[in-house]
Amino acid sequence: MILTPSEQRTFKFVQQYFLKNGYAPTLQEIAKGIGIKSRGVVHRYLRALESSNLITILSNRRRGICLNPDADENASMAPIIPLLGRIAAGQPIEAIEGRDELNLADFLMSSDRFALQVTGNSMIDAGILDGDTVVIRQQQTATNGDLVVALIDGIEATLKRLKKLPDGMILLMPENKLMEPKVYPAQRVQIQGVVVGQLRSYQ
Amino acid sequence: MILTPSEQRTFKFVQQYFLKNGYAPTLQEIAKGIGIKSRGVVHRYLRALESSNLITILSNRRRGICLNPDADENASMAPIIPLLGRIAAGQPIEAIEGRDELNLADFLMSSDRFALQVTGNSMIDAGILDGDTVVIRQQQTATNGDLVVALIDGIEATLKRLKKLPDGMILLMPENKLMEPKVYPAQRVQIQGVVVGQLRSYQ
DNA sequence: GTTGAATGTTCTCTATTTGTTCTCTATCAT
DNA sequence: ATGATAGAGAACAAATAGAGAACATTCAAC
Repeated sequence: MILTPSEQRTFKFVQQYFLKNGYAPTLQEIAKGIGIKSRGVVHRYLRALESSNLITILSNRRRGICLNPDADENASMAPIIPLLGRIAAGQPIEAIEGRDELNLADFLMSSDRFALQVTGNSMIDAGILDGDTVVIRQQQTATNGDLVVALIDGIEATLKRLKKLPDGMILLMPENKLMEPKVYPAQRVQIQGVVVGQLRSYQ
Repeated sequence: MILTPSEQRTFKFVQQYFLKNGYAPTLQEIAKGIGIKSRGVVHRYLRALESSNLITILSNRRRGICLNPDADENASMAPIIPLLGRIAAGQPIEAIEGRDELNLADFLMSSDRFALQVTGNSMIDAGILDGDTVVIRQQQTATNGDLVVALIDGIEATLKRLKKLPDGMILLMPENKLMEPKVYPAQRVQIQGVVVGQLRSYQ
């Protein structure tokens, strides 16, 4: 079952409202939130969401909408997750103007990208931990300050921050206070790509 | 069956629209997208695509176009990037047995997930930096040690590590040596979800 | 309890969009 | 010429979004 645009808007609003307030919205609030006036219409959308197993409606209960945990996978095949807002310690969650979804295709997928799993702690101060996955855009050159995948002597691979020294040497800096940067002549270092994204799974 | 150039353009547009929005385009949107004006013509192209088994048309349904799963062109639509291996300082890149691609759908996408952008440095020791995006699975309960989004007094939202104390109190710990954990009575704290993923873009 | 306003539920109705099927032209390569 | 491909656009039927009325239920204040 595929959702119509209005149904998706409705679902997104309910999710967001729930996150912000800790309870479900009324039909009138939903109507206002998605820009229509009729509670009856909202109710119709909610029933469509219920039959798609996204929510459960408690009959006649005020604010009686429950979000279903882990509904069908088929809800949407687009690599999109709703971006509900910005969270900062001690503040209410704040909506982000003009951006309400995160499209993974935009920032991760493209034919010149690939992923690498990182082991070790050499980039820990840059927030890249052991086990994280980094997304690399393939390219032979990089600018100062980029995080790069570099191949040294054609064998050793490493993930470091790049610094080109004025004398033509190349400095590869780990982001870990406990480790030392190393300097190489340019011809020993081959840039394989630069880090454009990073992801981590907590499961 | 071979596709004419216009049919290919149509198919590509539908694929991309689907990827971006999670639902199919209308004939008018397709027409505009491929640079023509007639819905009738679009319909003709769609029927050609259907008889090539690339799509399925649900009669008279608005946005009733389904992409057929097994058409191999569709493979490129899945949110997959090649996973080349494991990188460790000072080692050649090592392939990971049995895994050569990273499917974002697996760990990020499901109807009960949403994203939040993090501001502030309270989770910096957990490798979550200012500006990162975290993916949350919506749920009301969490286990000790989970990273959770918690709503305090129904207003304040915060991202912290959860610890349930034996006396029924709840401890919310920031991952930052410079900040202090706080303790709340259970009824003031409402769990909104747990962090299941994290991503960062370096662009 | 009783009451009344707010809320959920079920309808009917309407205007608009959309899908569908036509016919008609135009271009182009063989 | 003759198909094959492109496109415009008219005409009709169906689906949909939305409004709103009417009734039922809940909930909080009294």
